[in-house]
Parts: sequence; structure tokens; C-alpha cells
Amino acid sequence: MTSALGYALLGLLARRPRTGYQLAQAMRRPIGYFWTASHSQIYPELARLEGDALVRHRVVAGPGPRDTKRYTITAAGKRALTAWATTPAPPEATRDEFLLRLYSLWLADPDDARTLIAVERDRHRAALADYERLGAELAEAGPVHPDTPAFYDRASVRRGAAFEQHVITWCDWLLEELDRSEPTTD
Amino acid sequence: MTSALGYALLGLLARRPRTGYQLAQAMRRPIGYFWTASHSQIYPELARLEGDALVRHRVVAGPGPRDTKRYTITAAGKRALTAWATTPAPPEATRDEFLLRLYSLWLADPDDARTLIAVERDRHRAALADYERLGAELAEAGPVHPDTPAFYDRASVRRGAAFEQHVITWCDWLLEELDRSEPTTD
DNA sequence: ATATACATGTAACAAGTTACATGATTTA
DNA sequence: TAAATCATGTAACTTGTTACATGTATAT
Repeated sequence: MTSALGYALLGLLARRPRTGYQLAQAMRRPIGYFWTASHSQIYPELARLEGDALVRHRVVAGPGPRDTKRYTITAAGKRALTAWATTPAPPEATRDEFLLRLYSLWLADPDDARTLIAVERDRHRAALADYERLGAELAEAGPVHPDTPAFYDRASVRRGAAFEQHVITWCDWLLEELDRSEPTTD
Repeated sequence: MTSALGYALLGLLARRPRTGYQLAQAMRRPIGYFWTASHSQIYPELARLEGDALVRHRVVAGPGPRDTKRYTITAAGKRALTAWATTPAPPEATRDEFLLRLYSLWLADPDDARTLIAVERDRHRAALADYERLGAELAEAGPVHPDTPAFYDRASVRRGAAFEQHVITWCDWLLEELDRSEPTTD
């Protein structure tokens, strides 16, 4: 009944209580995290979670000018989250707009194709740098145990970095392949 | 104005004319392809593409019992598709339900965590086997040029296989990490 | 007899994005 | 004085999924 977004919010609240605004901030950039949502989705979902007694809120004075609702996960919320986390996800369809463009790139001028692939590679280089910075920060704390968030945080950063690395390698390989069969017009 | 789905359909029709039914079949499994859609999305989208004069249809006798609409891409459709294919995609948010579950796995029993990760690994093993089979088929044709679909088909299969391989490696690494810090209760 | 392939559509619903709406405090 | 941060909500729209609807021919 609870959606993936609901479990994403529960996952954040299981680590520490937050306001809707703080949850929205945490879900803007999915670095070290793999889901995003905007505040317009988050506020109604929090109300639904509260209706199901998976979270509770208390009005507190925030750092800003107005009062804010501090949400906490309940024991029932933790149970529901744990049960969901250990259930294999239904197989998802791969949706990758870059690969979709690649599928029709045989129609294009090879120089335009090269530009597209180089832009993609540079994006993944930037993402890799982010993951490496994050990984370095997380590594400082020393060894961690699987019953702490840090254990899986490190694991997902490692996965992200490895993924970016492999895409960069593939982009470079593809650019070389293009040069091999269709040398640049420079 | 045209959606990603529209360009996915144009990409298929640029290779050869097809009926709505055939397009729906092609977009059920995204192997060597990276987008999916069901027929309920495809039929209205074809009507929209036809309204924009990017495709045309002719009623022909199908292999089945009833007449069928055979869609063809127009010159304008090819131009629009080529322009879109060479434009960098707006940065997409990563959405991965497995990683989302991993984010809360520190709450779970380590044996349940192991099971989840092993199931994930086995799925990627199966996907890798599919890519390898597909790659072997595509490799038979010998060298291909970047102005043919086969060039990028091979490239995307190579990317898919490399991705699956890296996820499998990561899953195995993570299972070892779990054993190292929390030996199995067998 | 029953299921699958062929073949095309609509309707209801769920999920996600962008825009609308309001308003105080702090920083540049 | 203009923008950013804090703070919470609603409305309109787009995209995608599941279910409804219909009907023939072939394979098991």
C-alpha cells in the first residue's frame, strides 16, 4: 500500500527525525541515495504515512521564521520499512534516454554523434568525482558494522563510482570505434 | 513537443515499417533497447505522431485474421528523430529501487540482507547471459559502419553486458563484506 | 475446451513534474 | 533592493500501468 516514495521517506526518518522541508532537501540530489522527489510530492505522502501510523509529527520552532513539523518514524513504521527493505524489488524496466538516443544515432553525422558521446562521458566524469569525494569522506570513519547506515552508504557509493567508471570507459571505447571506422573530418 | 516514447517509436520505424502491434511487441522487453511501453500508450502516441506528420499509415492485410495499420516514418519524422538523437538528454534522476531498499538494509537481519543481495546478483547474472547471447548473434555479421543500426546495437549490448558484469562483481564483494563483519549463522 | 497469437482501441488510476500561492528572515 | 533560505501546502498537467472491451484463427 505504501509507495516507493513512502519507503524513501521512512528510510530517511529511520536515520533521524526531520521536517518535510529537510526531507525535500535530502531528496533533491540523489548522491549516495537513489531516489528523488519534490516537496509537492513529499507533503501529501507524509500525511498518508501519518494516516497509516508509520510516522508521527510534533510542531517545533524551526531555524527559520515559522514553526515546523518535525516527523519521527514509529515502531510500526520501522517494522514496515524493514519488511519492505528485505523484499526483492519487482523487476524494473530499464529506461535510459541516452541509450534511446544512441539507438537512432546511425542516422546522424558522425561528428554530431562524437559530440553527444563526449558530453555524456564528461557528465559521468563529474558524477564519478562526486562519488569519489563522498567515498573519501565516508572512509574516514574506519570500519563499520552492517547494522549501521554507514555500512550500506559506503557500499552504494562504491557501486555508484564503479558504475560511472565503467560508463566512462565504454564512452572512450565507443569514441575510438568511431574514429577507427569514420576518421574525424579535421 | 514529441515525447521520449514518440522518439522510441520513430527509432523503431526508422529501421523498418511496423504495425502498432509489432511496435508494442518490440517495446515489451528492452534487451538491446532501453525503453518499454505497453500498447495502451503506443496506439494514442502513433495517432499524435501522425497528426504531426512524422509517420503515415496504410491499411494492409496482416498475418492475423484482421487488417492492420502499417506505419512508416516520413522524411519529416526522420529529420526530427535525427535532431533529437544528437541532442544531449536533460540530466535524469537515478531511480533504483534496489539501492533504495539497500539504504534501509542496516535495519534488517544480516541473513535477510544476504538473501536480498544474492537474489539481485542472480537476476543480473541472467541479464548478462541474455546480453552475451545477443552479443554473440550480432558479432556474426563482421565489421559494421556507424551509419548502420548494427554499429550502435553492438555498442549498447556491450554497455549492457559491462554493466551487468560490474553489478555482479559488486554484489559478490558486498556478500563477502557481510561475511567478514557478520559471519553467517550456519 | 483452452490458451495463445493476432489486432486495436478506451478508461481508470498511480506517480511524478511544474506552476501557483503565501510570507518572514537573512545575506549579498 | 534583490535573491536565497526557511516552510508548507494545492492545482494542473504529463507519463506510465492495469483493467476493460471486442473478436478471429490456430495450436495444444
